[in-house]
Amino acid sequence: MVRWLLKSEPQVFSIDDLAQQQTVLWDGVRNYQARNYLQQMQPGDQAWFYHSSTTPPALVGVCEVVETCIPDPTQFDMASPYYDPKSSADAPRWWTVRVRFVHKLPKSISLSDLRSRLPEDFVLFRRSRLSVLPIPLHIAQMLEK
DNA sequence: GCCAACGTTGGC
DNA sequence: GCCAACGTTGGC
Repeated sequence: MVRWLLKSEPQVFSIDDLAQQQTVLWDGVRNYQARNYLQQMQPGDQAWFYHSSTTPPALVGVCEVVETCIPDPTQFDMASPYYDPKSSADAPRWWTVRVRFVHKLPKSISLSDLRSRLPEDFVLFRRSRLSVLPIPLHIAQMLEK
């Protein structure tokens, strides 16, 4: 089964917010490659939750994809910063998923820890701006040890 | 706050 | 289709 990594700035939405809300729509993604990964997700897939733009940036928890192929409602909402005038209800441009909190890591794994434990070609290091990314199984297994 | 990386936009 | 300008991300 594929594993994913979802980034969020904790000052905007943190793992504790997810723990409190339990289930959230992962809306607001406006990058085509990230969108394509969201479209590939399947119910039951696990995703690591990553805190970005904080000190230290770190993997902090695990969540689970519970619902897929959802048109991101914010693209139709003129009041939303994620409103996209080029999208329409007939042809939504942005799709997303719903995720459920699974658990916080007993000890978060900082980016520097990740750098020391994982191959330097791991996609998080190479494509640092991508907010949704796949984690190859062999990498996931290294993290689970 | 700085800046490198890099995605997007728009003129041509 | 190219590419310069510009905006955003995110680590430091």
